Amino acid sequence: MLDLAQYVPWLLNRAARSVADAFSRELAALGVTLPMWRVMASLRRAGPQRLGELSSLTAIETSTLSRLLGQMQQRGLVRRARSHGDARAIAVSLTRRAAALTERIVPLALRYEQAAVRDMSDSEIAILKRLLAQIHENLGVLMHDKSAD
Amino acid sequence: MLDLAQYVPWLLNRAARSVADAFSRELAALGVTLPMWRVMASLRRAGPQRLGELSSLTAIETSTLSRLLGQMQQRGLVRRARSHGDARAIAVSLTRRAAALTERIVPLALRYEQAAVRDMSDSEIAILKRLLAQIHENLGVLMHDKSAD
DNA sequence: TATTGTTATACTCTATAACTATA
DNA sequence: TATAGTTATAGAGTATAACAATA
Repeated sequence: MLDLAQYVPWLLNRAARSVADAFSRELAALGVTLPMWRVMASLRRAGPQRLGELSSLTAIETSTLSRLLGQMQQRGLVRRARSHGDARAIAVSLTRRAAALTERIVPLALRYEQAAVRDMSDSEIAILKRLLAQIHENLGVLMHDKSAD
Repeated sequence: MLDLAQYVPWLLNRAARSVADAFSRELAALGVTLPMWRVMASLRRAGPQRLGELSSLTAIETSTLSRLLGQMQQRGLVRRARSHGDARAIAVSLTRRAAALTERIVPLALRYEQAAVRDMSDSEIAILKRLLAQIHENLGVLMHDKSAD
């Protein structure tokens, strides 16, 4: 009873770290960190975003994200411009250089995903994706509903 | 192509953080951190361990683990004793109080696991466990074989 | 007043390597 | 010389809260 090797939270944590560690090393050679890559992938997919929206998309805290964007701006990866409609908000967008770099990273990222799910059937992969999303939803609800106990 | 919402590494990371964050809050009320809980669960399961072995079991770096054990020792959760056979090694064991505390946490941990996999069938849960272990193996090999590229 | 984003502080985990004490 | 564990240092992420500018 309660063998870590059969305990879902532990298996989840270990698998996530294996993937993140492996891909981080690859990204380091390109001068990009994993959180930076998440920002780049999100902006590539969704287009220019406000900091708050980007925080939701990447699940990075706004204070962490603000400083991260500062670093990325220094490296010429993102632009921060005042929003037209709301002068409090900023519009974060990829520079041309970062967009090109992102296109170079995408195939690497897909290769890492393939390495992670190697030897799994398409239907298993589909199940995996669905269950991982469900876990996030199950616990996300639990976290925001403090009366759950 | 490359939507984070369908990208396995991202789904994995997000699910793992949801579970870890939710359970951390619960543990904080008992004065225990998540890494401490991992140490306690490992020692509960495997009995007294040397630091190196405990590092493998928990996937916590030895330097991090050494300081973590120092904190746990201060709180009276673990003992560190010289090994009989090898005077370089230490045997880490749970104190009686920590063993009792661990028994109190186990049902909480199982409840969190159940919350995470809520609405999943037994067969789905079995698939999930197998695939998560497989991902760890797939990437673990990749990480230790630097010629993989 | 509430909201958007920034900054400050303090804490934890990590990587790396120097260090000690044994073997 | 190699190994087990400890300690030091620097870097990155997080939480929390205070803060400025705008709504």
